[in-house]
Amino acid sequence: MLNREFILRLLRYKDVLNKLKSLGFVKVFADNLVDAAGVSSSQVRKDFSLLRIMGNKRGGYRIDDLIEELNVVLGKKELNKVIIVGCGKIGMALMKYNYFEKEGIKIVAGFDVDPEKLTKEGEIPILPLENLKGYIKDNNIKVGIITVSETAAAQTLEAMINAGIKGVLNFAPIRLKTESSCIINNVNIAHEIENIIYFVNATEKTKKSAKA
Amino acid sequence: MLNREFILRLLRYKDVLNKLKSLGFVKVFADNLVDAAGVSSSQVRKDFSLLRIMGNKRGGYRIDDLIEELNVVLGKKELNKVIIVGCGKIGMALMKYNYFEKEGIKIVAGFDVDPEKLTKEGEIPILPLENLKGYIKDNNIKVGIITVSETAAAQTLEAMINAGIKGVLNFAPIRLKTESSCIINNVNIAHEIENIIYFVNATEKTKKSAKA
DNA sequence: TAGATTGTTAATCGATTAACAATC
DNA sequence: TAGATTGTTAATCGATTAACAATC
Repeated sequence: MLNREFILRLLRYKDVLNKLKSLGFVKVFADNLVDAAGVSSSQVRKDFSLLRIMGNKRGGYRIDDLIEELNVVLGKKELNKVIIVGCGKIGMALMKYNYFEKEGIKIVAGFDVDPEKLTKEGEIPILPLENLKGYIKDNNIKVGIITVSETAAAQTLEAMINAGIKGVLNFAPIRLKTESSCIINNVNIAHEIENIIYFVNATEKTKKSAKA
Repeated sequence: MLNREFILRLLRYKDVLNKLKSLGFVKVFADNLVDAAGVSSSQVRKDFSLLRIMGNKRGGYRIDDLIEELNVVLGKKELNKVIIVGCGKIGMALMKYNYFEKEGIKIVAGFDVDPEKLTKEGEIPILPLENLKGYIKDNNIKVGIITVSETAAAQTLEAMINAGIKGVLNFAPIRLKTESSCIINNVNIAHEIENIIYFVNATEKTKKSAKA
């Protein structure tokens, strides 16, 4: 099993390759991916080598082959159905996020405890939490997104795992974890901003001390 | 200058410590942070040691001291004012995201090219992009969030850097980079989900092959 | 052929972990 | 004192990079 950073690089390669393909390119050199994917050419070749993807010396790699191989590794055969639990502002924004389609992701349903929010009209139904387990079983859902409040996050995770979810992207501002085999990816938006603030301050300081 | 993962750990420590403090705790042991922050106790002690934060053998660390030191390192003296460029669904959701306040972050304005979206009413004004440079100068803004479309992202970044922005959190699904000293943090939501999908598939496969 | 690019090995780099002496 | 916890060093681990032979 490969690591997170490696997989994120593969996803970037895939996006760039699809763009190049749509522009009519047939072949690509490691160097062409360097800028667009933000990696070194050593790393591109190493990554492909690890996946047993072979290019031609002097001829580069065939884009179609690369895309196919990457899709196999990334497990992107069929459309990936995903649910969202917590239909607040961020949850609703993600339900309508139109970049998912291009990546083979489809948000198929939302879930919420608030009866006011429920609806079966519209493209994506919003259902009560009680329906979660049934829906997941009926539709063979593996992955869900948590966009509930900090206080509800832990119990929401528990309910999702209980209902059979195997992978979770958590946007609630609290680090979730589990003893079960469920994969959890915590994204803390505030921390991402604070992280930037730190580096902005740090570079300012080094500049000032360089001047002095 | 410290690295990204280190800073993210410090941010997690800070959140946990503030919670403990609000519960009335005065002291904390490295072990208390292990579960909540998702790190090893070795790492907690190592991290504090690197920051020259000293505890008492057998007595642990004083929570107040830790919080203060962390705030110094993280550069969190005053409220951090942040702008958002791109007032679509995700941008608007972030403008109203109420967890920022607790972290000392305030979204002070939105910017958009669409005249329909502009408003000076409401808590947070939405202004035309032409006002960006002036606003940033007048209000001493350093950090901005990009929530425009993929196609507009690169030119939006350019405009922001031009206007004096020093740090950017980018949610547009394209990797932004710059020759300038501006810090850029790319968050690709689709990739985060695809990353989970990979690991869910991978663990399923290893389980099946274990059975066979 | 000459030159460009791959594929792979070894070197480097850095972060995490383990271990344990110091000491409260 | 005995026991628990820190602080730090050294060992480990793993990922990235550099270098270069192979070869198209």
